[in-house]
Amino acid sequence: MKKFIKAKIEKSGLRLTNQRIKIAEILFSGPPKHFTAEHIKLEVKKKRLNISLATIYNTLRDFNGKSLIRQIKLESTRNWYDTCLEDHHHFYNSKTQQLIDIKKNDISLKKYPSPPIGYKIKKYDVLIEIE
Amino acid sequence: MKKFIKAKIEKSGLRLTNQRIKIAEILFSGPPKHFTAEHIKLEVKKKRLNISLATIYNTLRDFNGKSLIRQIKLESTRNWYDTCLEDHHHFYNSKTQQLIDIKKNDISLKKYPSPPIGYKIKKYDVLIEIE
DNA sequence: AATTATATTAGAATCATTCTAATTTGTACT
DNA sequence: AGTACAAATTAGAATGATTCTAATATAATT
Repeated sequence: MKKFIKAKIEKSGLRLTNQRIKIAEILFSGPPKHFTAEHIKLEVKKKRLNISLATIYNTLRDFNGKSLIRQIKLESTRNWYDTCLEDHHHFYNSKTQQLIDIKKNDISLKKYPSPPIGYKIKKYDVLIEIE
Repeated sequence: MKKFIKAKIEKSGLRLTNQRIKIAEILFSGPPKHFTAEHIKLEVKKKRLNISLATIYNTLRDFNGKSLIRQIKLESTRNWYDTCLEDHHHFYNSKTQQLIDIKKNDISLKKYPSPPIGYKIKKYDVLIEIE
């Protein structure tokens, strides 16, 4: 049980440690999540997992680096992450910091502007502010 | 000369102070700019303007609050601002933090997804990552 | 010119995050 | 299974960006 979570970590090339497994369980059990380090800290505390704050930060950085999660671009002072890697976009309420997914196919660009010479487009994110 | 700059501040409802005028001159003389507080700090220093760091931060916050400038949503730990208020988007190179404007008409959405009930769309930002 | 609300300031405080260097753990190889 | 070694974890210090504090200065109004 939860074997797919271990597999996820191993496949990424990261070592399988207890802390990473516990954090991955928080992230990948249940529905896709938008979160910050603070959310994980609280969840870790609630489950009495005794994982240090440094490890939470390290793990999120590493998971992001290996694309197990991805960062969301906001004007927040905190790093927000998303467990959902599929191509998609977000509604964003800056008052409440609430984020809501928008499916890839619910948005698409009429045309792509050409990137500056020598560069290519990696991906694009659409953030729709709501109020 | 630079009368339009004073008018801009007054129209916003903010008091016309020396520091705000000097900062506004940095921001609004010359072409549109993408910048952080750090950039303004350097410019202030170069011009020997003796404006405190707190005032730089306060002024950018206030100008943003009154929509003289706007924030750009990135995964950076710093607050980036844009002097250009027109509806437009950005190319972004996360390696170098370089930002390049994309004109409004070079991008548009095929369709707008409906916002959650009770909300309405304020604006949308497209950020295209290049590499 | 006097009043009063607002802005500026230096420096302290805060918040999120990263770093340091000591300790522990996972993995590979006998 | 035991050993070796690289990699991960940790507490706490350090950092970097930003905000706060509370004393002083300034702008706008009477």
